[in-house]
Amino acid sequence: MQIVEQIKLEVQKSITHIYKQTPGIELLTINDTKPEFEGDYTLVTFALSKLLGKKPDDIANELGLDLMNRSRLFASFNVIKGFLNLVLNDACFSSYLYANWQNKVFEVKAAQHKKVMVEYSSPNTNKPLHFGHLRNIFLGASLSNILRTTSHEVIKANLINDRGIHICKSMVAWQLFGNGATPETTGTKGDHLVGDYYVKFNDEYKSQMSVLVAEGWEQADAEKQAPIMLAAQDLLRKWEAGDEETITLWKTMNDWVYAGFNITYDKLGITFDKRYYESDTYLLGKKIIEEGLAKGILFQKEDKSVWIDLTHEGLDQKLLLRGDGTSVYMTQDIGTANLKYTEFGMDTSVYVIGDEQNYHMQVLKLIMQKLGEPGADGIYHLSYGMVELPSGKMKSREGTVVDADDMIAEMVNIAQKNTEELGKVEGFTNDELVALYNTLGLGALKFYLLRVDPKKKMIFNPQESIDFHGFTGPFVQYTHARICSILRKAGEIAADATSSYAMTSSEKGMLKIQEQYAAVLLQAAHEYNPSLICNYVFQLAKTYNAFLVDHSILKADSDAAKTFRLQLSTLTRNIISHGLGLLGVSAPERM
RNA sequence: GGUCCGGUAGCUCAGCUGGAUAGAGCAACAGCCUUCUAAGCUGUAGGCCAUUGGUUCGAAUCCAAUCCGGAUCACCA
Repeated sequence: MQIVEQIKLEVQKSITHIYKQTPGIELLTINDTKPEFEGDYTLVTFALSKLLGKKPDDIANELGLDLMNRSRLFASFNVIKGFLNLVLNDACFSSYLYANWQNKVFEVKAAQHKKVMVEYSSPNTNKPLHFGHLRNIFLGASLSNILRTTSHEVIKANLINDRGIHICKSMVAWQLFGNGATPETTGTKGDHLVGDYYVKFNDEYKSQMSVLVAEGWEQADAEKQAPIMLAAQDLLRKWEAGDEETITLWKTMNDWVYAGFNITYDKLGITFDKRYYESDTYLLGKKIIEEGLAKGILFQKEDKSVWIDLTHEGLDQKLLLRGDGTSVYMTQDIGTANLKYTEFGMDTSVYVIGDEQNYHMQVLKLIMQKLGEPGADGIYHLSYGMVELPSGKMKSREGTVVDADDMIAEMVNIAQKNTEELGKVEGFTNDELVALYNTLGLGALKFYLLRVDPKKKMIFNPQESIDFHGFTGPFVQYTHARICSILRKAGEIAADATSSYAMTSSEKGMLKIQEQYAAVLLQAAHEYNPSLICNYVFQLAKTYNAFLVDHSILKADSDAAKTFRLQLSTLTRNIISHGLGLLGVSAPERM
């Protein structure tokens, strides 16, 4: 059990003992003691004052005395203005160290086991992944890790939007301008090749529109009547009709894109357990909607279009099927949600999707509930803010979108440059160097994107992201490498209990933080928030570095001190390695 | 206009289920490598927690209003 939980139980017992009343555990506030006071944890007694009918100071003093008598957890206490500062026995921490220093797994049991599907990445197949996708991907992957380590069952899912007008645009442009180009003949990564034709489509579309406008057309008509746009729409109709030639081209180009995506996912170390394709689920969505219509949950307008009325929920009417029977975005999502639940029956279905779709996701959940879909209540939108540049939003039209592959390459390059400048990698083989640059570059990138609370939009500052100092992945990785270096030199570590050793205050401080790791994991899992892991692991590394400055390990004053510190260092290394692992960041042994 | 989200140091962010004198990192300035990796450590400086009012023993945190910024309200995805 967590130390804080133990303290709460002891306090509860003491209150029962002294005052013959038993307050709920949730009434007890235990904080870290502020550094300017003596103590490890502090009980705030103000909230108890009303319940017990006594002054906070008196409660604190009486509880302090009783706790000292009854519990072996505490060494001493002091009271300042209703705050009961508790000094824990060193034994609490040394026994924690002894029991855990060789741990590498750090699994904790969440209060309730859940089966959770996490859908993330979810790209369109008309262009390569960009920087905004990276935040999504890292969030989903990291959240999945965190849920698994807190003993939940996780299915990692990728929903690929492989059909629709967007891919038809790339297809049209390729037909018109491609001259049969393939990834092989051009030496271009498949997703980039298809993306190039998407750009080409838009260029041609624009120039056709300006020609039409110059001929005297209205802008709105020009937008609708530009020949290349008509061609794209024609292609979409052919696709829906199952035209063989169109389907073949569609499959070919999508396969190029998947090959390209897979290269990027591999570089990032990203995997999925299950892939869904919207081309497989939109028909199912239609079927569910027709059933909903038959049951009278949905209604039809004169033009045969199908709607749901959400005005009682404070929202609008929402279109689910066009008058011509073709599906919209929501149609597909309903089908996919149904299929997911049919296949896996999960308790919770997490959608990692940007906050511009908050409304859409709210509506999706409501519709599923109204339709009586069994998985509806488990739908959870993990909404994250957009990634912006210091100059503002990334806009594809203005060419300010940062490509994911470029970004990865850039970070790895910077890692190489920094490493070479520091000149610390003598004896590394070429392969080891390449691996190290990848570890550091990707570590910096992932950490940078995960360290901010997901729901907040964040600013990606290229200057700052290349800085490997301070609150960054490489800082934490560096601490890990330093510890590994010490442990290599130390050789085998005695497995003795070191309870006789009198730890220093910074050693105790280290153990206090380490003991909180399990609580951080549970909180991160509960809040679906990997940034808590970033903050924690950074704080741990920082505290260790400070500890290292004035504590000699290999040349410690006594064998007991040396063993204690080696065990402490091992535990630190293991937590860092584990915590970074949850972020998808690997921890190098040398750097 | 309706709904939702945000506003904390020059910059990027923690803290938000109410608790002690609001914390980090970067940037700035001043120091620390004959000693386990200086990608490190220490110190200085930097704040009307957007504004106003309310709730109470106590508010950056909760409530209300206002101001500013963003998202969204498509037969787009």
